[in-house]
Amino acid sequence: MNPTENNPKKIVTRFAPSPTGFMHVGGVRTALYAWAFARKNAGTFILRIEDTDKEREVEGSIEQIMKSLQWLSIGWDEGPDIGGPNAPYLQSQRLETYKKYAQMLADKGLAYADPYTPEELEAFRKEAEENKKPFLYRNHRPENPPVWDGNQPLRLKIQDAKVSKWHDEVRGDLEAGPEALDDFILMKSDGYPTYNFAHIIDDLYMGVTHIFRADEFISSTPKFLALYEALEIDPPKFVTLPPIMGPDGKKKLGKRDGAKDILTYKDEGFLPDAMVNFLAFIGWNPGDDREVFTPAEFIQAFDIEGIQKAGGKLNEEKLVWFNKEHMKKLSDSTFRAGAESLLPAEFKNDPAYARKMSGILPILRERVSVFKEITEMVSSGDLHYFFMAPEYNSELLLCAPKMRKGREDATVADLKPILEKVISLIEASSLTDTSTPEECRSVLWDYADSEGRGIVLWAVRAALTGKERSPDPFAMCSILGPKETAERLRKAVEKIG
RNA sequence: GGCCCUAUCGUCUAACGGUUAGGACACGGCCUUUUCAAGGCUGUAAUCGGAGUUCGAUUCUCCGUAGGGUCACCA
Repeated sequence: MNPTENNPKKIVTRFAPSPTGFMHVGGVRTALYAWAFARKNAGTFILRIEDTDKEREVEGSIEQIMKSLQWLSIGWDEGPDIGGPNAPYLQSQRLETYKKYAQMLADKGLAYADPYTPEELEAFRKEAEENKKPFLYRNHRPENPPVWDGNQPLRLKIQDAKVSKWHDEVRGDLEAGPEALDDFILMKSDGYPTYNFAHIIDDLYMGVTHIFRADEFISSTPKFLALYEALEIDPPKFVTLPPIMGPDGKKKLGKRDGAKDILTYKDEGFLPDAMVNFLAFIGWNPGDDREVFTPAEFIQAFDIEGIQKAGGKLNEEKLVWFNKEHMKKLSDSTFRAGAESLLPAEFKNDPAYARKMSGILPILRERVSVFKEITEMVSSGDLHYFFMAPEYNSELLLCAPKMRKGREDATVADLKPILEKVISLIEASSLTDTSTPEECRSVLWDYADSEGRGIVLWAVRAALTGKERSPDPFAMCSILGPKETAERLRKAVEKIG
């Protein structure tokens, strides 16, 4: 565990969430960029769990975080489940290391024990607030702090409260006034390190070269810098990502403001590749007009230069569009498997189920942007007509007047001979169960043309589907086959009476 | 309140001093057409405001304004 053993040239990034619940879009995006950057540069991507706050820890979070990442195929090279050269990857198991460094800083006089009670601290804070001044602990720094025994908080002693300057790979040169610097806590009185301390020690040990982080960390960077200085180490590169705002654009996306668990998108049937593509584009773009990327293409195109500074809103409509684009890339068998898993069992009772599905699938591919929509179609009855004779009112058989062209006075009763003629055409034809929509079309076309396409074709379609909106009659005829088609038309004739 | 970040169509963005300010989503129209869907074509729509610098500012500087972040023994 000697930090100097790490090869300084190899790119190492990490994603270091705290196990406080599910992951939302913001966290996953951070992970995605860090991962993509490591992959692009043949580097290492580490998953590290920052579980130093026992209070806020939520049972099962770690599993959920890993599951979320796995769904999107964001794979880590080192992590709590698979170990690695710098194990363990759970901060709660690295306490000795933090203690060692804490003691070293205390011994050097660079850190000191905080003797105040929480109440005393609160009083200082209140006082500062009343005077409309920022609260700075260093203004209350004890003159003769007790020897640190691990039971008090240990604070870093800011040697020189100066203007901090640093470089950010995305934001450029940044600086902050001395107010940003204060004696912050390294070790808590419960023996756990703070995030501010632990992540720096770990990044050092794990050889992290680039810290991908959300922009709320900009304001604490001066503190990190002071610690790097006290530790006499060079800071890694900071890659600060723009914030993601909620759909209302009012606030940074966060769990308390109703951000969704990333896995709910999975449940809704979004494709992982689409999600990755969508996430990639919140705050990054390749600099040209390309938008649809596979994960591999994204890694290839990704670079820090393309990362935005300004925040962006979460736009789920665009996610749906991305999903549609990625659905198009799905193989027929993958699409079929996804679609079939959402169909009710009763559809499979149809002896012609398998044959029908091959006709239905292209129709579904044309209409569905997200798999979830198939479930919606099922519940609104937009799929039942493929397998079961529809229920409908005979009025539906007559198309709207504007489609009647010259037969505006037509009534439902006038449809009876028309449908009978269609039935006879079908029965006299050579159509079979495997006839294509085009073949069905050729059987009906001339007659429909002579009688008025609107009036004939609407009636046939309505008789076959029982819906105002549905696939065209030729596709339906092809899927149902001539026998079932004729049966449904006969039912329509009976309905007219 | 202090400190900090950000600012191009409704939304995501391109432009790295000189463009009729481009693309995508969404929205509208047209075409195709038996409905819907899909597809093709197409339209509306933006440089936050004010000073500078410059022959010339979306682009550089400053000042406003607005939005966001942060000021924990949370990360």
